[in-house]
Amino acid sequence: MSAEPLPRQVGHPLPDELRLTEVLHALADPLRLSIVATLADSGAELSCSAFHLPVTKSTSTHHFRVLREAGLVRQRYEGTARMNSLRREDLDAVFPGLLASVLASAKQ
Amino acid sequence: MSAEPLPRQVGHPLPDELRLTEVLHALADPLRLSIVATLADSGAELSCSAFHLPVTKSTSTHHFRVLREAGLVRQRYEGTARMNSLRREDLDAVFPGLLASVLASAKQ
DNA sequence: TGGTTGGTACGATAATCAACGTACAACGAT
DNA sequence: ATCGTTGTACGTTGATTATCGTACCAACCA
Repeated sequence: MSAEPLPRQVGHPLPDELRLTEVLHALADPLRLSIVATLADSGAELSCSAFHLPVTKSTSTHHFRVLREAGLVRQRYEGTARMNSLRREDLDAVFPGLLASVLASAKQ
Repeated sequence: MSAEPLPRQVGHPLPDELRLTEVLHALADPLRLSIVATLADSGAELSCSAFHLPVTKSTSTHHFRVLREAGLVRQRYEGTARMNSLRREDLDAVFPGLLASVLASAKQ
């Protein structure tokens, strides 16, 4: 018997916990790279379902978790939806210029 | 900047064949990232054995092949040694700023 | 000629990973 | 209360990967 309902929340790495190889690995997947590029283009929070990814829901959950655990995206709940946003400031602070060059390279 | 064609006999991708996700995947391994960083620091050709990697020869061969097939390093034979050099110009032309930001991020 | 050096080829193994389906949970609306 | 929406948890499968050992090859040297 649980006393109180635990708030739904997930672990985000702090800026000083970001690992370059983990970030690169997260970006080294076409689907995840497209997610990051879409977030960067929109500049806003987007729900997982807003991406219309060509995979099932469970696979989508997997990819968003990889991105979150690498520190690339921030996630928070809004109703039933999970809103995703790019951690651009944190990434720019720790890995200056990295995100910009990756996004520029992905654009062509 | 000679227009000399790359030696194709060992399977080097041409500049327009470079794939961003493949490059990121090649860099998303600590050992391979250290190889690239060492090559960038030295600015010269280095034999495989010059890196003193904490893996066996066959594993070393594997990692250098991944780097070559992703287009990150150029390899040529010199006697029994295989000399490796960074394809910095090619990478900068196709993915401007990418290598620089990765190397800068890897340095700290 | 034979040994040493530097690297490759091949095969094996254990780990990781992307993808799926099913079941379920949280929330909002009916 | 039930239903639809949205996403998670769990277990599985097939592919890829990092690692190794052994055997081998090609070039140089004594």
